[in-house]
Amino acid sequence: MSAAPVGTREIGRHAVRAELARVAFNRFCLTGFDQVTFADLAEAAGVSRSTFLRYFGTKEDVVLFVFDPVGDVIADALEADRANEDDWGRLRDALESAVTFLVRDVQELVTILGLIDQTPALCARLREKQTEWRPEIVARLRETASSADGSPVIADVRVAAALECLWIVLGQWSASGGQEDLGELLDAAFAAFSTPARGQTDAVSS
Amino acid sequence: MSAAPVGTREIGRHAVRAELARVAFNRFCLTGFDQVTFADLAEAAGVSRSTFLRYFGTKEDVVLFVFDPVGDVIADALEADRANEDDWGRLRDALESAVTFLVRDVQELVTILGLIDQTPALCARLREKQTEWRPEIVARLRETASSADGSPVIADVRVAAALECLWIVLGQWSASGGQEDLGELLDAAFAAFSTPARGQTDAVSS
DNA sequence: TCGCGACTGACACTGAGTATCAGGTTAGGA
DNA sequence: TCCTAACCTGATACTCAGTGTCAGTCGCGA
Repeated sequence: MSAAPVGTREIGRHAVRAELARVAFNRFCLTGFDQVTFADLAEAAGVSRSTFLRYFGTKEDVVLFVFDPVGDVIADALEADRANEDDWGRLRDALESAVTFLVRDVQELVTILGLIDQTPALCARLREKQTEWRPEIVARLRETASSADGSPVIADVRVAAALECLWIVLGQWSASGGQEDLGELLDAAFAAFSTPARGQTDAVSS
Repeated sequence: MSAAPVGTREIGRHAVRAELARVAFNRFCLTGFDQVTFADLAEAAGVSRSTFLRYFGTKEDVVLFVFDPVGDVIADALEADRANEDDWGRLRDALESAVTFLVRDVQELVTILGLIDQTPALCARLREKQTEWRPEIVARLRETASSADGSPVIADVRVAAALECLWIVLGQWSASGGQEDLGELLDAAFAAFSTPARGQTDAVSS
């Protein structure tokens, strides 16, 4: 999914990138994202500033490149779940795939999310990525036969809402230090769409 | 709401700011946001670069400062609509207040939204503002007595989802050149939350 | 008329991000 | 084994956003 490296050159590049990110990440956590410059990072990693810049287009990418595959993960999970006919159910399961992909090392992810949370520039860039994923995901959600249940925006809205759930849930989870169960948190969040909205009993208002 | 200017000094400052933004906006539309530098803007407006920078902290703010009051507009509308007990209904109406506030000059708003849409930096910054609004709005939504319908995240999720609707709807509206009716577009978007999600008949899946 | 506070332009500075270039290294075919 | 083309690196120079400082100016009330 993340363009599996093929060829020795690509493998090397991939490894260097990971190492640079590792070193940089420690610096960020130690000093704060904004206080660290590319010059610092390059020195800490033992390469020139030019080289560092060649591996990561922006400082944000040094932290956020791990999220790059998430869009495809969600889209693929949606693809593999055509059977399910309930939009919310499919989206919830796709998000579960996404968090499963992200949670390799609990402690590391918690730290990353913490860093992102307290760095506006990182939040912004991450949301930007999220927006880039949306069209692809919407297309997959629509692929199932019957999208005749109203206006075409509905898929857009549902995907956007689901992606918001992803960050809300990850925020909660990271605030708990990675203790809480992500599946349950997803269920709790998605309840916002299935629980009647107070006072709404049978007929839906609109 | 937008800190109504009081005192001659404040009035003057406000007026200058508006004028600078007007001049800059023309430049942006003409040449593209990224191609225009602060030096260009300052020259076009007949002030020094320093002065221009003093009125707008960042280039993004030159375009986006008009959206600053939206968060409060939504929060206030929610406040004034305590009677309604349906979360989605309240949010929909609050969003209607927001678009009403934004749509003073149709042509101008369409142009701004177009500029934002094709400038990643502007999208990112706008989403950042949106995130800043959320806590306040969530607090207002929760204020009504019975928030006992499940986990506390539900309000978060609903507000986030509603705000996504806002941009989706504005995007649609601006793509139609401001022709379509914003109220109807909002209804269509919110249908994503009330229409059964395909195959979901009576019992809600979770 | 004086003085205070705010506004302005000029200047210097840091740091992100882009572009170019020369020299070294490596992969992969002959 | 050798050769070449592609690639990687570090150095350097550049543009521009954004911050900070400073001295001169202007409006306004005392």
